[in-house]
Amino acid sequence: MYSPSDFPPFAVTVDLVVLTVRGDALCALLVRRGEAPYRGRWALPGGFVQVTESVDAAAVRELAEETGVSGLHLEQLGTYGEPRRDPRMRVVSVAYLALAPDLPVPVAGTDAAAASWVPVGEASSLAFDHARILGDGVERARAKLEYSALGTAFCGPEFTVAELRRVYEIVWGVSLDPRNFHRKVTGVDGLLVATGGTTSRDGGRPAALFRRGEAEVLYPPLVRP
Amino acid sequence: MYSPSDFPPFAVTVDLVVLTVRGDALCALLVRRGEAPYRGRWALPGGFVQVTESVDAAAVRELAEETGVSGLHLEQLGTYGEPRRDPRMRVVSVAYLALAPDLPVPVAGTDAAAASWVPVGEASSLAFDHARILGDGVERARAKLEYSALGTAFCGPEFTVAELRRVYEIVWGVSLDPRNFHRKVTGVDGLLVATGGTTSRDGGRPAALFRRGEAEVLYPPLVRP
DNA sequence: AGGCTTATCGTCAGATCGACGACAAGCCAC
DNA sequence: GTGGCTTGTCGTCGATCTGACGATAAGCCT
Repeated sequence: MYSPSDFPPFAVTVDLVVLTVRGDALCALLVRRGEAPYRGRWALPGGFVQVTESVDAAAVRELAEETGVSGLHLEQLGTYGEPRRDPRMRVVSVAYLALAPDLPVPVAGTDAAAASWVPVGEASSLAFDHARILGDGVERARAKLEYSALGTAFCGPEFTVAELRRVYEIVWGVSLDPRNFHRKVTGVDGLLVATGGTTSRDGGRPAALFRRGEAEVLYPPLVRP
Repeated sequence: MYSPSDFPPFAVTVDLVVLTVRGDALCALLVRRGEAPYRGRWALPGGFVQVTESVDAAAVRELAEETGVSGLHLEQLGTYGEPRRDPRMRVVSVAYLALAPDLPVPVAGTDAAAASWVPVGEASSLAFDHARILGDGVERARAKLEYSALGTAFCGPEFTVAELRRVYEIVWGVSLDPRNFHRKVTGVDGLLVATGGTTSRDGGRPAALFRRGEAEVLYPPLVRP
């Protein structure tokens, strides 16, 4: 057992589903492939896991290499291991989900020809099985907004209740009553911390500014209509 | 890129967290290791992924080989890829969760010295990082009972409301009001289908028998107290 | 028959939810 | 500056849901 001839050779990669809210759309960070196969196609950023690093660490490293950002919340989405998902060899890929505030346009990474934010509705015909992975990531993000405080990860360090509501509306694709949303979100204890400041960057009456609180779990949850 | 010398050699395995309710305890299916390292220790069942099969298929195959059962709901739990989790070589393991009804004592599998159901509270000092994987599996199972119909997977094909309640009580480690539980569980539409039969196997007034319904998601959910 | 068990239905007060009215507080056009 | 427009925040109301718990049903055992 466990001698090199006993197990088949696998390559292990990480793929990153990095989502943000830009304009009116939920967008994913995609890179355009510079090499065959699927040359010229959009793909999720990612890369090989090194021998010396954990799989989680590889995800953090690839995220930094391809987007230049760090400190985002990263969580495992799932592992994709169909035998033919990469036509060249057997690759098992661990997918991660990250939610980011609206970042400047990403720089093209080391391996990628170009990187950019693409609305998830327009992200079709991705390389490999990345369309499925992206779909799973979007669905996971939608579900997580219900019972976790991760919606605030889409916002900047200080944000208003309306900005948070816009995140929910865009990710879920619904419209929410501003008054009920305000009541519920300010009622969850530990979710929001008032900074004392206000802003009127969206016009109308100035809105109070908040920071994320300590809460990770929303109780009671915000349920999708 | 992608030539054999470009990527480090990984072995990919699957590990199975198979849970059941036996007697008064939530139990996990464990095997006693017959080989070094961790010889004699309890470990999760599992094994290598073959080149020709998907990772999911490997989980199904290993489950059948080690427990003799099939048809269980299997879901990915997570992937564990710390560099030193196996002292001999780099192994990335994809963990799966399965919930089973109270099965006959499992036969020892092909690779295992012995297999048996062990209460999760007594499952300490497992091989590798299996204690952590088991813990994650138990926590996932507890959470899934809240909003999915998977609690019925712990029961036989026909069961009473009280048997389902006992599952919830044992998995969550709490006691639930029989009357409120009955109201809620029979109120979720599509969860239970009355077979028309009754049983008095637990003494007292005969209880109505049910089968699982079509519902996968519980709405409204059953929240932990 | 009476007592024990468990199953199932009902009641009631408090919490929660969605729909929506009302008012606050800025900006802008005139 | 005043009236209108925008957006933010607080309140109200009826419907619904929840948890605590009483009451009854329907079997078994002695």
